[in-house]
Amino acid sequence: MSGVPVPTIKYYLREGLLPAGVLTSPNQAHYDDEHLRRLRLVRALVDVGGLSIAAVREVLGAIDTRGDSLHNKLGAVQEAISEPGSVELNPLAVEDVRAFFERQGERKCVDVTESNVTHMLASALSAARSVGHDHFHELLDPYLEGLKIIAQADLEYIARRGSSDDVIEGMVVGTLIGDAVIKAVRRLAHAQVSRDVIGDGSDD
Amino acid sequence: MSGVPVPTIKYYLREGLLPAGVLTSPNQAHYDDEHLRRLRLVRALVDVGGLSIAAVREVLGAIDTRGDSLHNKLGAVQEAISEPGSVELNPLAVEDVRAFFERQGERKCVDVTESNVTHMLASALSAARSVGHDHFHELLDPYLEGLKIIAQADLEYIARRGSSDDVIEGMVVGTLIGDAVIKAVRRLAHAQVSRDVIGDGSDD
DNA sequence: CAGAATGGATAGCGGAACTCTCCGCTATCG
DNA sequence: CGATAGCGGAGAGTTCCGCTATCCATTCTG
Repeated sequence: MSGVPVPTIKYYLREGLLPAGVLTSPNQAHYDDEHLRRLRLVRALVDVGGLSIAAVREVLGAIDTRGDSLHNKLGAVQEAISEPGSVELNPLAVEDVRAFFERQGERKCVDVTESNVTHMLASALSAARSVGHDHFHELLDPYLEGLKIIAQADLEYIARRGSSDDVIEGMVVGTLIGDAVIKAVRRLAHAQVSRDVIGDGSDD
Repeated sequence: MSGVPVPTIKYYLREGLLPAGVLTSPNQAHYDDEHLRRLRLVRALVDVGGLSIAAVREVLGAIDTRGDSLHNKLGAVQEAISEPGSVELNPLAVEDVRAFFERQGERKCVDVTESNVTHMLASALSAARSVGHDHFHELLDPYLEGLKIIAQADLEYIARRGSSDDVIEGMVVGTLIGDAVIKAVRRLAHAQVSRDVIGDGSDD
């Protein structure tokens, strides 16, 4: 039904990404719509989000955990879907991040390695500096401006969902698929700019 | 000097990601700043952009190609840094993309598989539908609105660069590092929204 | 001059994500 | 009824990728 190869499903079962089916006999089990839904979620996280199997397990764990506040759950999920970034941090880049937070009136983020997200940001800015883009951090403010519009739309989209669980799942899906969509649309925008400004014709 | 292990550099040389040094004797070669710069670029593409070695080779090839218009080069580079997406396309999602293009007054994109970028977009929307997010495509317009601001900033940033080659390289670096930065900042915006709207305290 | 390092080439390693194989049993079709 | 295809479960095997390790003759370094 899902189009996923049977051995792959067996593998996911073993890895704990899917709950076991209800055994109706020693070698027959029943799987319902919830299994199918979960399987599709796993595939979406892997294919579109590029998450590792381990990260998917973490995310699912956070989704399934009960008895934590919505905000905390969202935080846990966000950490799970954010890779820290493997670049050695440049102190100047760390300072860029700190200054950015200060401009935005954030009192937090004394330590950039505290969260995967801030580490990711510092890591990206470090990489920029390592290839000679020392002023890349100046893009942070315009980026934030654009992303506020996007985050607002995300919020309204999420708010339409029903239960708290749906919100969490919607957050995960919306964030990861949103990342992919944003990536693609930004490239389209670049191509359009390239056509309009440079022209697709003769001059170089 | 780069901090990259010697055997890794040898590997990159073999893979054609770095040009050979100038031999001063049978087992001694000279590497200049250009080599170092190229090496750092490769690491940035791999670490921050998450590109495979093969994709890096493609990108470098496009950067180094001479005798093509800037616009075409940018197009080639953009294809190289955009993974097509491995999700089976949903016709409804393809239609979402088509409608989006029509709304934006684009006459192109009769075929969504024509470019990695449009394929990526259709792939992401297909994944959204497969997990029950049938209205995700409604986010395309607000996303574009936010991304226009971002693309404008990108353009101004790139325009400050000198030669045509610098523009290409700046485009690659700016796009990939920009992706990472955008991802991180969007998550920060989400966290902020989560704090403000839901509150980080007691209620669920 | 000893010892370390170099360019170049080949082979091997470790992790990740499947995929294969085997087993005994069971659903299904004609 | 019998033949055949398929299942659940578990271990082992495969493939790919990005490095590492080893080796060699030569050459730089202290």
